Amino acid sequence: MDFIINATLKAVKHLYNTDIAAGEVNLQETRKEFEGQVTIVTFPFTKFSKKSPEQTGNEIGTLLQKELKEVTGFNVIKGFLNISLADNYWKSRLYNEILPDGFAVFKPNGKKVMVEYSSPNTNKPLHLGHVRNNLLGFSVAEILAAAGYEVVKTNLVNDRGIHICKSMLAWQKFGNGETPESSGLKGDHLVGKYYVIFDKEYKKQIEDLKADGQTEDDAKKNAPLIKEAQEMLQKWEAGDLEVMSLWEKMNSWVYAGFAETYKRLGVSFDKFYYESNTYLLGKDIIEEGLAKGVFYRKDDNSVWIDLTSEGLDEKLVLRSDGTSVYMTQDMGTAQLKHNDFHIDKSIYVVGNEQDYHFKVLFTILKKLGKDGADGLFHLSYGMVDLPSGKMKSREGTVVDADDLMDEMELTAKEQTEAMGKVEGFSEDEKLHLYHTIGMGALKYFLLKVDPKKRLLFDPNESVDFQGHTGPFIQYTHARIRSVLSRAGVAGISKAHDYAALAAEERDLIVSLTQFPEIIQLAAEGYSPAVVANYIYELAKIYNKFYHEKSILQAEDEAAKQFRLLLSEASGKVINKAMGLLGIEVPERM
RNA sequence: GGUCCCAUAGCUCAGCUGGAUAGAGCAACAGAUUUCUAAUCUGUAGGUCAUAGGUUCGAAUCCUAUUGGGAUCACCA
Repeated sequence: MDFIINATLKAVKHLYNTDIAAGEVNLQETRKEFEGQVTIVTFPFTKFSKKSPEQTGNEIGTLLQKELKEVTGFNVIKGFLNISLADNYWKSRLYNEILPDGFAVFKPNGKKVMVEYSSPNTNKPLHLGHVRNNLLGFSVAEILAAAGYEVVKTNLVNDRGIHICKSMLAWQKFGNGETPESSGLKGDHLVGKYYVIFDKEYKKQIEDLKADGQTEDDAKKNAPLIKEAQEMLQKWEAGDLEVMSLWEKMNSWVYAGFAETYKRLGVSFDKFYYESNTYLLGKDIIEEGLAKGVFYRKDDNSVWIDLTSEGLDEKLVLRSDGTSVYMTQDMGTAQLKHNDFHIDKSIYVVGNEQDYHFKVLFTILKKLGKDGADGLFHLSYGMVDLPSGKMKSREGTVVDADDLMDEMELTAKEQTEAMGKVEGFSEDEKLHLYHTIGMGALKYFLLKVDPKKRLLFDPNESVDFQGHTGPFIQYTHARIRSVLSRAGVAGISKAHDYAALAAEERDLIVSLTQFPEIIQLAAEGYSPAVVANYIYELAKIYNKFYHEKSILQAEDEAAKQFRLLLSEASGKVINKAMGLLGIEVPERM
């Protein structure tokens, strides 16, 4: 649409002898109720045209129509100049831009970006909150790659710490040697079971101590179980062989379980970092910061940074005993990532409960003048809440990721069978279809909302398969593929002789041309929701077209060929756009 | 208490850097299939964009205050 902007600049110069920047031309899609496809908002021009918005619009419109062969007409309503573009213009965009292979493919921009996501604890299985994180991270990585970035997907696994010792200790005390093999439980679920058992036993002990007259706080500190867990952590840090081997054994169970869940979710990583390797990092940065005067040391030997001038607090960056805190290791890990990959941008997909932490972390790294500090971004997403409130692993009030996927696939199966749509499918094809549809519904449900917003999930209300949903879009794709396969591979040729465009056809082309901008917009905003909402609009427009216009029984051969091409283009864009969300589209459903 | 985020139809959400009469889906109601897949399409109904001020030719969008909800402020991660 640059040619319209440029012509508008010229028109403004010619008519009103005023130079304006391209950004001052407010171009938007014309609303459905008006004639035309693009609209220029002319209110701002009245400042220098010294004329009414209507008159200004008419003058510019007249000139544009005279100068541009693509402009076939215009109308003015208040400060809105609605422009109609020639059918040939839209057809040529379909033929020359959308249908060729390079459509919506961005050239590499030479920048490298890291997306860290998932980053689970190894003491319990993944739940719905993790699912949102994983889908977001994976999709954002796909979108950035589509926008021309080189992308490195990383997973920083929190594999050490007191919470893991809790699971280990409970297993040691109450597990009787239970293994995934002996119990048939998935490894991460088995370990999570003992995390819950620990909490239950711990609470019992607290109650007992309180009955003996201790305060709640004292009881929490003095309960034998928590003391044992802390001892275990110390042994771990000291490299105690027995503890290490238990730790390795239980972690390996968890990793096997996670691998299964990741595979089913369709997410993947290029690089894993483990906190057991990174938790000691960052101490050299402390020295560096002290030397630069960014940090200061208190009398008790602890190291701090004063961020009160930035509206933040004083923050501890190293304990008085010289050990690392969360902030210390995150500084170190940021450095490590940069050394390993020389990245231009680094995205952290982490929930918004850690907004403050990342604000502080990024401020510190900037103050230290670290390379890449300007490219840090916290993709802060809202928590997933249940009607009953927040999910809590310890209390078992979570929607488990594996259970949820089971349910989605089951629902997909029931719906599909009820509609009798699996004739001629093999058993494998059926299973694959149920997976595709079930996951499509779940992924779309989670990705269509703005990442920043918190999400309410009611386990009692099943995820929809109709309307603004993944299956709706998948269905649209299946319809398209069905028509194309009926037409036959050799059935499509270019139909330059197809004359006038129907409104439904033009709307579809207009929507298709927007895809590259959508990728750009989604990449800039790190928002899969932008893509999700776009595909929905596109699918709706296609369905309308499909309903109004006969394709295989078109009025003549030219119309048929043209509509087949339009369908092919729509199918491709839907497929690619859904791919950016990590959602598969079926050939039949 | 300090700081940050959020508030749009009964429910779930769109609404891009300010632009037309605020849009979808679900739920409700009424219709469309001898014709390419009805997981579709068409229509009806549903709104004081939390409230009050301000900036502007123009505010759901920007600013201020208030109300309500959430998060965070550990020598936890």
